[in-house]
Amino acid sequence: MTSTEPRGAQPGAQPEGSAPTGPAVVRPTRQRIAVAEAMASFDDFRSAQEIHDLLGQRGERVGLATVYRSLQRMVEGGEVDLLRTEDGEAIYRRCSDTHHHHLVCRSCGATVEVEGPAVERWTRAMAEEHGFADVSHTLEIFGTCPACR
Amino acid sequence: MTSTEPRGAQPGAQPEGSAPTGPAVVRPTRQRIAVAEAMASFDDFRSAQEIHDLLGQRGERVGLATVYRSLQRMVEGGEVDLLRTEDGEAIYRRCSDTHHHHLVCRSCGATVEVEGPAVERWTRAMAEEHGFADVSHTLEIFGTCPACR
DNA sequence: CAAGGGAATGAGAATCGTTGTCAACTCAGG
DNA sequence: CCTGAGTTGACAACGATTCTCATTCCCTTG
Ligand SMILES: [Zn+2]
Ligand SMILES: [Zn+2]
Ligand SMILES: [Zn+2]
Ligand SMILES: [Zn+2]
Repeated sequence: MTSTEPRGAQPGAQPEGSAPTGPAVVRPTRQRIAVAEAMASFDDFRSAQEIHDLLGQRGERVGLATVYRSLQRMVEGGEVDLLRTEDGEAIYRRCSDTHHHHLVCRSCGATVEVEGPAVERWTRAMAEEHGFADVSHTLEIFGTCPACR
Repeated sequence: MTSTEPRGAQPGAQPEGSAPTGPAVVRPTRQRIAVAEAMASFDDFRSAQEIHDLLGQRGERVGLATVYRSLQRMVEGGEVDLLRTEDGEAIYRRCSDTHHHHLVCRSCGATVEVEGPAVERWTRAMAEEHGFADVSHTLEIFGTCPACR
């Protein structure tokens, strides 16, 4: 994962009430499976609309709203990473479940997951120094990849 | 500043230095001054609309589009920091002109500017390791401030 | 295996932040 | 006073994301 929430409203809707008869809270519908498979077919960050188009090309008819909804769940579930382009558009990418950050090519979108204790330590230290608790952070690196030069 | 995104690249088209008749490239209009003063009156991050409202409360009538335009210039000029809330909305805050990042309170919005060579070095190293050029980065830390606990 | 109910879907309307348009306006020179 | 580049503001236009709600689907029960 790459981030946590800044300020402002937050979903935070957690499936409360432990059900008596464990009901499948998330149904594996055709659409959700299609979105998951689409997400598995590329390695860069893409917008919801691009993913919707990709589904169309693959012959899967899935409503745009459903794509958004599926993506939201996957992000909440930590199966997908979400970040924002310079102009605020949300872009998604499937990713490993360990904490990490991204090195993204500004021109072609190529992505590399990066991680390291240095930054983690630094952010923790900064927060501690100022008495902040429940700390989280976002960090993305942008640049031009070797192939795009 | 928090990030260094080119986005189309717009090298400051500055007029040649020794100008016989120094042309004021940016006019200090009533509106721009009002926006600048408004920005100086608070310490947290606020949205363009909130800033527009603040102007109204102060008795300054400035068009919303003008507020957006002024803010844009101030961001380009490095006088103001821009970052995005979780839902992609742009929020602004006046800030020092040295490169730095933010430690933001999730609950009250209190902000602390932080900086250090550690992260800068780390991001540079990561980018270099993967052959990326023209590197820039964004890094924000969120948490709960001492006053909000 | 039929039935029932809640979850999920999709088409389109609705939001809403942000940008574009363009006529009116401001102001430094000439 | 005349002129033109820079500005402004009201409002239209945009585009991403969300909402609405009738319909469809999945899963559990009987
Ligand atoms: Zn590239
Ligand atoms: Zn981290
Ligand atoms: Zn606080
Ligand atoms: Zn930095």
